[in-house]
Amino acid sequence: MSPKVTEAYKEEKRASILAGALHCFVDKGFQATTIDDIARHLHISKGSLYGYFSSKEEMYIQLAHARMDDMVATLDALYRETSSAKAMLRHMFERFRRQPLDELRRWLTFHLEFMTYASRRPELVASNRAYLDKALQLLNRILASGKQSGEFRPDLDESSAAYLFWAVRDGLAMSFLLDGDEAEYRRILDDMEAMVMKHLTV
Amino acid sequence: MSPKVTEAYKEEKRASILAGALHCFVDKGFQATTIDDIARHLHISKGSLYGYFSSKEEMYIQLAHARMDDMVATLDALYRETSSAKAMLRHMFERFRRQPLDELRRWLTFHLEFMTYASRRPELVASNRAYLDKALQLLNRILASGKQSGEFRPDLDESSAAYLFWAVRDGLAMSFLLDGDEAEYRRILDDMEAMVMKHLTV
Amino acid sequence: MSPKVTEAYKEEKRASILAGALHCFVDKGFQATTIDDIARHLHISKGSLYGYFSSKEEMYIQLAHARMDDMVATLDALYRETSSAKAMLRHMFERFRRQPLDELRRWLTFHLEFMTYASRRPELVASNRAYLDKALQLLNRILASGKQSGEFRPDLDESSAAYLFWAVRDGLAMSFLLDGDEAEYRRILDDMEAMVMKHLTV
Amino acid sequence: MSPKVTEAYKEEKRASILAGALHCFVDKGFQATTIDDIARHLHISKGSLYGYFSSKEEMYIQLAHARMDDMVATLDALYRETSSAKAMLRHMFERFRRQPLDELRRWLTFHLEFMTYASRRPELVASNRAYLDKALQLLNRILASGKQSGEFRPDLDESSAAYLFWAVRDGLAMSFLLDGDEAEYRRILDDMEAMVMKHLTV
DNA sequence: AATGAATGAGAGTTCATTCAT
DNA sequence: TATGAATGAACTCTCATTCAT
Repeated sequence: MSPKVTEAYKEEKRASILAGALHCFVDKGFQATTIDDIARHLHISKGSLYGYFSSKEEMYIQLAHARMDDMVATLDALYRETSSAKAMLRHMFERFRRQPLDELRRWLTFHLEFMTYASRRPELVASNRAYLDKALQLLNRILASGKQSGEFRPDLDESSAAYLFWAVRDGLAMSFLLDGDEAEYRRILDDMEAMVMKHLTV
Repeated sequence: MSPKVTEAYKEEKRASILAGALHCFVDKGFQATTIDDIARHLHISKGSLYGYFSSKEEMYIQLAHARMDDMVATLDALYRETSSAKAMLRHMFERFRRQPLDELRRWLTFHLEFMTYASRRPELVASNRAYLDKALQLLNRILASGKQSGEFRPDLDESSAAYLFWAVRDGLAMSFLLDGDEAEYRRILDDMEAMVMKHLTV
Repeated sequence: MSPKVTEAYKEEKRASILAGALHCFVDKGFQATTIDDIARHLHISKGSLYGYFSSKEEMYIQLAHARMDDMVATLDALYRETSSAKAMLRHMFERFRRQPLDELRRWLTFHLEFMTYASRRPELVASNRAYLDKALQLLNRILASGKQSGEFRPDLDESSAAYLFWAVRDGLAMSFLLDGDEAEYRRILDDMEAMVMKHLTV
Repeated sequence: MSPKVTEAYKEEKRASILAGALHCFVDKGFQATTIDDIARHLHISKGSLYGYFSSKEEMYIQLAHARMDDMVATLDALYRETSSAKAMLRHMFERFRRQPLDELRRWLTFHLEFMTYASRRPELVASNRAYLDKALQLLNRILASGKQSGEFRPDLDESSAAYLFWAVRDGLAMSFLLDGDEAEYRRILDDMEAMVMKHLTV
């Protein structure tokens, strides 16, 4: 009888709030972002925020889940679309290269802040671990297929290599945190790619 | 005629406060640690803390500086003591391997939180950058000497490789954040070492 | 659909907070009054106070501005309503005479504390100076018109006399600070008026 | 048997502490001056300060007493040295004129701050009142002698005039609080003197 | 569902005062 | 007597959360 806001509307709003919160978290960091910041950014009331999320932390966590889902999905899509294992890894490096350095830096800072934060809450550690495992499995499969197709060396330990690949990616993130000139980053990105590729093939 | 306590006493106290603060920061994180936490942990008054450090941030920064100094000093000492470049790099990996995993994890969490925190304060970015540069210079020299001695490949870009080595080290730190079984870490550590060495030699 | 309370309500609350703050400042002095004092006096929360004013100093300053505005406005109104310059000056003395001594004393104490406080902050010195200048201009015009109408002596330096009038008014305030019997004040008030009038006419 | 610090030494030290405290109070105001400020200024320890004065307020109060004693003494000395009543009043104005404006301003600010402060403590109100009465008595005598000698008008109410003179002096202090150009002050000082003199004579 | 005024616990920091040496 | 490290109550201000409208 009442207009009854549709589920679709609610879902849309949820998403828009999450997007706004992400914008703020990326901009100022989780702890430094206040509920007021988010509400102001979204031109929405604080109370409304609490109608969709039970706490600031809740937003953060859901955001992280979304982010992880996204990452796995992207990886998965890439996996389906790309024929060769090598090409796929190259794609992943390519994505780093394409992003404006400043934007990338902010994102990575957010990512790192979340990892630190998550590492202190057992339930987040567990869920992050689950996501990581999913991503590693995918990488595993990619590397295995590359091994089978002869792109990678036959004695490659793909599970270890997958893990290592991930670590390298995060290391890259860390070095991006401190500002330096753009050319420097491009160079190290190339080198890192070369190193990983060599590790996989030779 | 005076409680004008010795410099040694003060220095000791300074150090003990710093140690207590570190304990708390490592345990709960910088932002989550309150001045009261530190005071309570040390069984001293809040006011006393401020007699030695002008702010909570100051403690954090001095701790970070000490840590960085230490890192550079360790690197430097290693450089002097070790004859071969390869041996030295191996030593660095060895140090990771030797630390109890749990302790390492807490330290690294602190390190990451600091990096995130620092990345938002220009003055800290600058000083961190300075430390990084010092470390990179040392690595540079090591790699160059290894190149000259024929341990590493002649076409190695040592400056880029130094940077890359650092990134790899930080990536390792990141993957340590999420708990997993110890054996897994040992394995990836070995692989990472192998990868880097191959990159330097072949 | 909204507690988006009316502007009128907010304005009223603002005013009530200001009134409460004034009460406390007058009672205990600015520095001695704590935010808790004001909140307690108003039966509202500390946080609420900060929703209306950004700091304790802000309340103080707005209070002082309001007071100064009031003073200038009163002077201005008096100027418009009163035909003769002499009559107007008499009115001003009359206002002093009418106020209950005890209330006046508390107000003046607040005024003096503010002047002392303001004299150490350049930005307040400037705004106070601006108010003073406005008041002096009005007095100037009054005195000039009295000169032209023949009420005051033709060689009167009205700008200097305006300033002097103000100084005398403040001096009166100071002598009110120390308690003494009421009759004494009445007498000196009369004398001061006589002195000023003589200065203006003879 | 022990060296036993002489009374003279102690008195000297007391005086030097008071002087140092005054310097700080004049410089920054009573509330804004910390015990550390005073100790630092005097190159003395905080504990030592408490050996001579039981509290910060105690210093302030003793300073005020000294100041009042001084004022009365100066007035008294002036009274003895100067033959004519008129000449004596002129002397008092002269003292204002001689002081560097900036120094004067700081002193007066201190004076006003003290008056405000004192007006809230009954015991200080009483003692200030006593000093004021002493000063007024002296002025009274001066004015009476001027009346007798024919310098002042025969119908002068000297007790009221004495009070008024004091109020004028304080009003001058207040107008000095806000900065303005020096010439302006000189002018108003002259005018104020003229006004008072006229009041006494005509 | 939406609003934003109100809340109040708790944060970092200051400083007059004490007291062991 | 002199010292200054230590204290801790009190301060101003913040902000996640609630709830009457």
